[in-house]
This record gives sequence, structure tokens and C-alpha cells, in this order.
Amino acid sequence: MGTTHVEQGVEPKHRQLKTVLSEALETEFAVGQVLPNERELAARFGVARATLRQALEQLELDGRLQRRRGVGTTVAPPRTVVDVSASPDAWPGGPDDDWEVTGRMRALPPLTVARLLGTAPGELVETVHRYRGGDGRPVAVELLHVPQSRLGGTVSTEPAGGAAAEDVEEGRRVLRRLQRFALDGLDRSVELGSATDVDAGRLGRLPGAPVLVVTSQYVVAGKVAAVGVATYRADTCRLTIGDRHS
Amino acid sequence: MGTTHVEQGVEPKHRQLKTVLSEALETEFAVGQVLPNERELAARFGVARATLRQALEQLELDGRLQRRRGVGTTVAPPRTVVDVSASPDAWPGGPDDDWEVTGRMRALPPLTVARLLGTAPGELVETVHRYRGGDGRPVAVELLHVPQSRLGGTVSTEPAGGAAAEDVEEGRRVLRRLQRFALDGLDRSVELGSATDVDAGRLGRLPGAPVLVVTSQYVVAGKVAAVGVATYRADTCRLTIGDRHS
DNA sequence: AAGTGGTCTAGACCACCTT
DNA sequence: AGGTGGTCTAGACCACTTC
Repeated sequence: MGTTHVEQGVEPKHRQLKTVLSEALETEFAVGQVLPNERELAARFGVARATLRQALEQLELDGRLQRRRGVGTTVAPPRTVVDVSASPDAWPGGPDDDWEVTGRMRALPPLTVARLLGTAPGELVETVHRYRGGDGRPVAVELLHVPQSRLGGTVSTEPAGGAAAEDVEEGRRVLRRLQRFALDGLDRSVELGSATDVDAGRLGRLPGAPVLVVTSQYVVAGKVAAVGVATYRADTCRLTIGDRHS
Repeated sequence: MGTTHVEQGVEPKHRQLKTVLSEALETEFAVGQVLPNERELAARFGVARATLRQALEQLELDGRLQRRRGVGTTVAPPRTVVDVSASPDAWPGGPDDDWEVTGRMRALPPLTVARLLGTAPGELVETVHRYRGGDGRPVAVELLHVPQSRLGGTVSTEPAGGAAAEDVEEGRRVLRRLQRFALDGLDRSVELGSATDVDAGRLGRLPGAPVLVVTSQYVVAGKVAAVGVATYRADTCRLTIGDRHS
């Protein structure tokens, strides 16, 4: 006998439950409809609430359900399709850019970002906050990190977080400044992550919610001139990369 | 007052735990090292095992830990970097292709795939199974669906799943056949999903494990000629999309 | 056989939203 | 105030790997 077989032990209850619920969602419920509450569902299926919750968690991860504390569990609409492809020669903040600048900081970047940028430990960078909505729901937040040294001089005289409106204007200024440089290339990666407290708040989820983290490295003259870290809601988004066919 | 504030209630125990463990992982543990077992960790931190497990689950989702039943919990190495970019004019199975053909079926495709292909309900398609490893670990499995009608006639005389070796040869033949057609374009999407029982087995994980699902639509003469559904381990992989800079 | 993570239970209380 | 999902507990047993 080869490595075939498998012959699984028993299937766990929460998996069977997920299957049953999954089918029920397709046949007996409409998008947006609220399900019975967890205590009732658990009773109906004869399992403990924790077991029922395991199944619901999975269905939410798959984008089939949406759960909100204090409200209930509803059938989720199809995932929002979000285009994350970019012309290799396009800076963020260009004309057809769905992002909205929401703020700006001058701060110490996360260690991982500092490594990508190749900045000295302790070196401050300009960080532009952006927000992206879609279908009336929050879709993503982004931090775009740009070392001042790569910007060709200081952008503003303001030290750090001033008034909100001013920060937004400053953020836009940083993006405009970037447009001047010729972009050599753009490397992107996607990975699974979990929302920080701050991101979770802005995305309307609880901290730790699953997110797709898209990291962009903007290359100028062979060096990484800026790094964008965009955080997409993994439950409600599908990212598309249009290798445009004409 | 605007919509600011937040002022969070207390931070849940499992979140605090995650933070504490996260720092411990960086300072006190080396990659590959095994942690104390769950019962001991729970006791050490004065929480129930279920609470401890919530924190571990998150850390595993973030790719920081690796847990194996019967073995233990170890510190995970950095995620394997996987290139999923493709020349817009390249079919799968080309020269520099890291995939290995592992089988082939003639079967009814999943509903979602049938919709993308635009096949009639009940129409069978050729399905090529492929496997991709990296760093000595399983990385992804893929099902490539090709309607026979788009292949220019039947490929084999064999009806369905024959001997394993023959199926592999048949699968390769399907890929070779595709090379003949001029590819107009290639659309890709990435989303979060959970492993089916079959995929989980091949990826060395439990069913339901988080995966990144990459769906590829191969366009020929304005029509979708093939659809690939690749399933990557979300815990151990980071997908890169090289918008190649020269 | 022993040790590990995975599953499951039956409670309890809390945070949040709606009314 | 009442209802919802989120957190937490203290057990028990199971499936799997290793020795």
C-alpha cells in the first residue's frame, strides 16, 4: 500500500455543523437575514454553545456570515472585490486612486518596515494614513511610510500630530511630493495577519480579526523609497490583481 | 463630540496573553524551539486552558507558532516567500514552473468554477491536480479546470481516474495541449478561505485550516478557457507579486 | 504507555447595541 | 432593560505522535 488511505477518524462535531449550516445558508436564508441567536442554535443542534461557535467562526472566516456583538449573526453578502493591481510606474495618490488621506505622523516605523526601508534604527519617517471604503463598508486602512531623507527635504514645519485637518493636508503634500520621482518598480506581497487594536477600530471589527496585509515596496533608483502597509478585511474582501488583458 | 473617543473597555485576557507571549517569543525562544505544553502554560499564566489556546491560535494565524497534535507547539520560522506573479502570456506548466502534476480527473467542477468557465450545468471538465513545495514543506495544492470543449477535442481515451501514474501523464498532456493556444490575459484574485478535508491532508494541516485561495482565469479569444484554484497555507506562506522592475 | 494538541461540555459573567 | 455576541472557567475525553 502506498501513502493513500487516510481513513479519517470521526469527523468533529463542529465540522459537521459547519456543513449543515452551510447548506442551510444556501437554501433557507437570504443575504442580510439574521440567524437565530447562538444559544438557540446550539440547543436546536444539541451541542454546547462553544461548539456551535466554532462552526460559526469558520463560516465567518469564509465570508459566509457576519457577526456583530449586541446585534446578531447575519448572512454575509458576496465579498467586495477590490483591485490591488497598480501600474508599475504609478505612485499612490494618483488620479484614479480610491484612497482617502486621513492623517499623517512623523514617527518611528515598525521594525519590519524599517528593515525594508533600510533606515537607521531610531530614524523617524513620514507616515501617511489612508482609508479605503467600498460598497459603503470599510475595506482597508493603510500606512505609507516615507523617510524624509528620500523626500528631498522636510515637508512641513509642524513637528508631529497637529490638528486633524492640517495632518490630512500634510499627508496629501507628501504624496504629491512623491510624484516627482521616477518609479523604478513596485514589489508587492500578500499575507494573512490579524488586526491591531487601532486597525480593528477603523475597520469596524474586533482586535485580532483576520486581515490580508498587502505590503508595497516602491523602488526609486534601486532603493526602497517608500513602503506601504495596507490592511484589508479578510472576511469581506477579495483582492484582484488584474494582469490587464488589453 | 465627533466620532472620536473609543476609550475601549478592558483588554481581554487572551489579547494580553498574546502580547506577553509574542514578546517572549522574540526574546526567550529560538526558531524551532518547542514551548511548554498548553496545560503548563495555562497554569503558569493563571488562566484556563481555553483562554491560553485563544492566544496560541492567534499567534499561529500570524505565522509565529506552529502547533502539531501529539508533538507540541514550536516557534515558526519566517514565512516561506512564494512568487505568484505570472507573465500575462504564460500558461501553467511552462519551463520555470515550480508545480508538480500529481493527478487528473474528468469531473463536475465546483459551482463557482463552472460559473467562471461558463460551462453548462452538468458539463464535465478536465481537472489537473498539482502540488507545490518550498523549503521542504508543502506550500500549495491546485486544481486546474479545463473544459474539454476548449481543449480542442478529447485528450485521452481513459474515462476517469485510472492508475495514478497514468493520470499524472494525462495531466501533463492537458497542460501541453494548453500551450498551443494564444493567451489573451490572466486575471487573478486572492482571498481567505479554509482548507477542505482533502486539501488539508495534502497540506499537512487539519481540515478548516486557514488558506489563501488564488483563483486564476486564463482568457483565450475573449473567453475563459481555464480556471485554476490554488490553495496556499496561510500560516506559513507570504505571496509576492513581482511587478518586475526591469 | 505517556504526552501532546484537538474537541466538547455546562455553566457564568461581560461588553455592546437596541429599545 | 433586555437581548446579542464575546470572554472565561474547570473540568473531561479523544486523536495523534513518540518512546
